Amino acid sequence: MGRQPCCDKLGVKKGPWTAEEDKKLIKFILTNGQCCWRAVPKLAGLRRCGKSCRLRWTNYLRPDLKRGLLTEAEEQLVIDLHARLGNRWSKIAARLPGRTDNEIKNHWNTHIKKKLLKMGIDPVTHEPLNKQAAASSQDSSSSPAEHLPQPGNNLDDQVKETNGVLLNSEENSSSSQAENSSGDDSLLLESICSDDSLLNSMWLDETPLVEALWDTTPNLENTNNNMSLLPSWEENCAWLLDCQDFGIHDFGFNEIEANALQTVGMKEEGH
DNA sequence: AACATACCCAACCGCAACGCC
DNA sequence: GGGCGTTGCGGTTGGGTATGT
Repeated sequence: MGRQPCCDKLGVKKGPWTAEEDKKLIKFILTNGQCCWRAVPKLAGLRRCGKSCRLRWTNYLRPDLKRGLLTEAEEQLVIDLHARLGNRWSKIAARLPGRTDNEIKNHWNTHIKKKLLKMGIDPVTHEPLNKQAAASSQDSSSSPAEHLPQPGNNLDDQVKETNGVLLNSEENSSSSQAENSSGDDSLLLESICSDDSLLNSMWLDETPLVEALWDTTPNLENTNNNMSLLPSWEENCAWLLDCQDFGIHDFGFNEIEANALQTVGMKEEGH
């Protein structure tokens, strides 16, 4: 019944990655590109399953990842996107350059969920809790999933309502901007939320919002960060694949490699 | 200082989707 | 069209760290 787990082989290591393993993986990906994850551990000399390698790379080692907590604007964007997309973390992450689905999922479960509950908003339906209680007393058969906005199902109304709740919330009106939240981020969020075509494209899976983000605000972080000059990973994952044809150093990726390896180094020092 | 509890997040698991033959 | 292998995704867990008593 079902497929065999990929990690059931003897000798396959599990648990936290060591700096040495990180280095091996980074070096392998940067020289060979992302190909057939199943073969990566063998070729890279790692005693890990391919799945674990992929996860480690996409969630932690990728050179284009942002670090640190989500900014206020990013958080607001996540809330807004969640109201429309539900728990589709990968889709949400695709709209936030440098953020992973895992990171967003974790942040949602540990921070945003509580924040919304504190604000009296149901984190699942994005409806005010008291309103929902009243509604559920009228119709006890409706499930939370049914409250989620669906494409073509009065989306406009739900979007307006959701925005109303979120943008006029106590949290937003009374609290000042977080220290690390830039005005650019706020403008970005505003433009995204007010741009119907962008929102529609999310449902239709057309042009990723990431592209728009990178186009309109090419640098959400400080301008000294070289990585901000890179295209988004989802958009241009081929840049690494191309490396194997031309050699990564031809593209000046020494900096990237150094950056990635520096990440490992920082981790080594920190732990 | 020692212990308990809460919190955070990296990593794992299992299923679904996809692509190839 | 069905079988099989690979990758992607979302839910969950467990260990480390921070905070409270």
